Amino acid sequence: MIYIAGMDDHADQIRKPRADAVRNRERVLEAAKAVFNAGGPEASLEAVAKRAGVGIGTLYRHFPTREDLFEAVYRREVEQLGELAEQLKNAKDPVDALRRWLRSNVEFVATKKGMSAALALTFQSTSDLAAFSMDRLTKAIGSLLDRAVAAGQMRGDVSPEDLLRTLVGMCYINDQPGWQSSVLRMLDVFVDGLRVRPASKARARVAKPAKRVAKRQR
Amino acid sequence: MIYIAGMDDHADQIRKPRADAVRNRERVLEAAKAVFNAGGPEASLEAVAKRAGVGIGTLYRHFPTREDLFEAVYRREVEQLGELAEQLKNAKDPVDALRRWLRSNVEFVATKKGMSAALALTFQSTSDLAAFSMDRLTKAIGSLLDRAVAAGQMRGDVSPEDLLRTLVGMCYINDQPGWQSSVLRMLDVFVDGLRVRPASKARARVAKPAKRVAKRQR
DNA sequence: CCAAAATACGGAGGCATCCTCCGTTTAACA
DNA sequence: TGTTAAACGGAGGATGCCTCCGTATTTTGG
Repeated sequence: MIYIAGMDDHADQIRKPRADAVRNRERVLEAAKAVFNAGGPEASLEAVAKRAGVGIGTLYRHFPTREDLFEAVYRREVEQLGELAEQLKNAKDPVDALRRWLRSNVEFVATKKGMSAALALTFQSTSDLAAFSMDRLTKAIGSLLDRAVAAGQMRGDVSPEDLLRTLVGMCYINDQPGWQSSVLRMLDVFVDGLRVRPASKARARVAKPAKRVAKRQR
Repeated sequence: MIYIAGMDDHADQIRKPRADAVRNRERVLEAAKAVFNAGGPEASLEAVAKRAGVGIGTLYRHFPTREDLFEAVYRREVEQLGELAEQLKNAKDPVDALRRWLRSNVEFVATKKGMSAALALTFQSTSDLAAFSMDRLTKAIGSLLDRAVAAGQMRGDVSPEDLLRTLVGMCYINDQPGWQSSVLRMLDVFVDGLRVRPASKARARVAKPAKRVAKRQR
């Protein structure tokens, strides 16, 4: 056996991952998202592989169990929501930025009709996924909230956790037909409620959302 | 063709259901409850049949789809909760009766670890099951609530729907370790809050639950 | 109590999906 | 460009789903 300079840090020196592996992994995730949304969590994994244009073996190498696949899809989406928050941080109006992010969340839930059941399955078995996503989303929401508070446009006595819980709770009842627009309205009201109003001019604007709430009753 | 007296109500005169059919149906439901609780909603139906001591064909005759089976199991449980309310109606203390029923509900959720994912699946596809169970449980809770209100022991400005929603919301977050005892505590506090206190002597008793809440914080 | 009819039973078998295994292919590195 | 580690694909055994039908059991009318 011959020693070569720098050989002892071979543990760090890992091979660059193969390009096709990276590409295929991504393809499978994309396909899985589509297939599960359409066919629910029981959809055939072979269908996912087919749609991704890879062999079934490839799918299983990347995601040994069905739940691994669910989890990866979901993590990716949560990550995207986190990135969206990063972008929105640079927006002009901090309150509007927060509002946009919250709305994106509702859309997120809405487009995941099929996935939601899958998530119910996964959350239950691996609860660190729940921890991860709560953490990530709390941070996302926190960064937006902080900015609005720092700008003096929003009250400071609401925690990111409270906000997230409110959001999740609102989205939880998503079986009625018009739930989505209802939640969006309630969110608007809620955000308006969080607002710090600059003296008199704002007084008149308070009535509007309140009226919308009344209208919504049944 | 000859007419015989009473022949025109032949539609009502249905054969008595066969004894073995009734028995087997019950056996399958019991087995399904156990198997799904243990193995989650993906558990093998053949395992259910085996445990019930019937052939797979028998299982499928009674419950053509997996969801039919879920639904039947769940309906049966809801029905049992309803019956429990009937019994509790005759209890001495109406407030205590309501409290007991609420507590049973928490237990119900707690023992349905595996089933809950199955229900998430089923609720999503057949939402009349949701309607049925909400209706049944609202009635159950309403009958207990009314009695307590009529006895002058509880405030009358809380609807059965509100109460049910509170209960469901409390039980929704059931992934943390100590959730069950936490919910039970919160229920106690809540019930105490609903109470109409008889004048002075009660004043002292109000502090107790409030302290328990503070203690609970994290 | 019996015979006929209705009903239910069980499980064999066809089919779909799961998941592993391994010979072949491809990309990284030197 | 050759070597080699890593990834690919899909055949195939195992398992579970669900239908179908010959057999067994129960009910009912006499």
